[in-house]
Amino acid sequence: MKKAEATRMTILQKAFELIYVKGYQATSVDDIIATTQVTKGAFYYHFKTKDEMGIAIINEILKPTLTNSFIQPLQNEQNPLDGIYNLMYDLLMKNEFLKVEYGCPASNFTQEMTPWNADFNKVLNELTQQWTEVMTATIEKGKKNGFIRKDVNAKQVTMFIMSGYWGIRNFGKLENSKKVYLSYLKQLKNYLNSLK
Amino acid sequence: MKKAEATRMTILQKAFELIYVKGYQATSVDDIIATTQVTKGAFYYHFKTKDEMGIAIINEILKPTLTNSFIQPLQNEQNPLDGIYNLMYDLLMKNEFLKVEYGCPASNFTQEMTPWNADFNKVLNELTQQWTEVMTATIEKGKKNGFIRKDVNAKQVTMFIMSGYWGIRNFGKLENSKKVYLSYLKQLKNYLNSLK
DNA sequence: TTGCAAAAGTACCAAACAGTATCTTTATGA
DNA sequence: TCATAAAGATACTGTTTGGTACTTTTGCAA
Repeated sequence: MKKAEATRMTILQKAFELIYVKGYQATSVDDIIATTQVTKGAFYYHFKTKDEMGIAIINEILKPTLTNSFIQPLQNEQNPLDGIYNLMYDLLMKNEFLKVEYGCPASNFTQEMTPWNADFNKVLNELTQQWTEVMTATIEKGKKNGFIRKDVNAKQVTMFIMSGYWGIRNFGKLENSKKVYLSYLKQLKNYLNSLK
Repeated sequence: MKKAEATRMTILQKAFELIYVKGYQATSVDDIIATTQVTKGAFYYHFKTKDEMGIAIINEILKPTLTNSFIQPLQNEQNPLDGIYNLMYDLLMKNEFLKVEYGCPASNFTQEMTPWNADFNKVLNELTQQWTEVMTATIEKGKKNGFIRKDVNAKQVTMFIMSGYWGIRNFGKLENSKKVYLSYLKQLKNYLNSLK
């Protein structure tokens, strides 16, 4: 039961990489088995359909990864405004798992799958929910600790920041340059300061 | 020479609608000719390839439409901050051409095509450039007229606002509700006020 | 009216697609 | 060690894909 689990993870890992680069629909099962060196029999032993694998990627690759890169950094810092800024800075400028030319995996999945696939919509919603809740909680904590004005609406601010993040990731794809990230970060800092 | 131009436009119009809903790659040429009632011979008489049609959609449908909905409203208003806010409000809440569940066509195209298709990248860049330049110019004018602080970086602000717009369009797809738009608009107003 | 190119219609192709049927190998628990 | 189920390999299927070859109809200038 050890090797089987390994091949399953290989499929998810490699398939994720292909999908991150080319998109879900443009990545065929044949592509995946070609780059993983896993045969079709093995693939369809582990996953009933391509979509089941897609859902598994979100649940087993994206969710844990996001938990590490998004949620933990936020919970560590005491000043939530610094925490949010540093998180964004690290995500955009330092993270080597995410490439500027390929955007944000969660955002890509959302844009591609959401309007016509209810299963994907559901898990992507859970994924986003997770992130939203933690950032909202961070802001609320900041209000109590005096770092943020009391009249600030935490949910609204969270949506605003996350939107900017998804959007600038898309602009990064278009320009294929991290320059646009710097513009976003500068203005994010201004915006965050206005919440003090 | 009149009827031919009409069928060409029918193809572009209907194909755009399909692509806006399903995405470019998920929309097949057979889909397009089925819904347009145009035969394959006619389709490939007007367009050498599917991609040539895709580029034509951006140039002949998206560009003129965006010129009307984005650029003109900005140039009319005298206070640029009001102009930008009203523009965003109209785009998100009133525009009946854009549907919350399908996001922003330009953003969708960018996310889907940009990393691996240089031709699409080029025209999408031009499209975005057009919008960026006008908004930047609006802000610069606002600085001269005293509506906006002199130390504000117009390009940065433009990128920040556009990112938020693209991002919130994506969140709208995910939640399938205009509620998230209201959060964005509220915080956009706060942000814009911080530029005074 | 007729000649001829523009425009549209029809039938087909090879490649790629997701998925299946069937067989063989590998691992593991009794 | 050996029976059995888990895991993987191979070859195939029916369908859809973008595109082509060829034919037919339409519109317009002379």
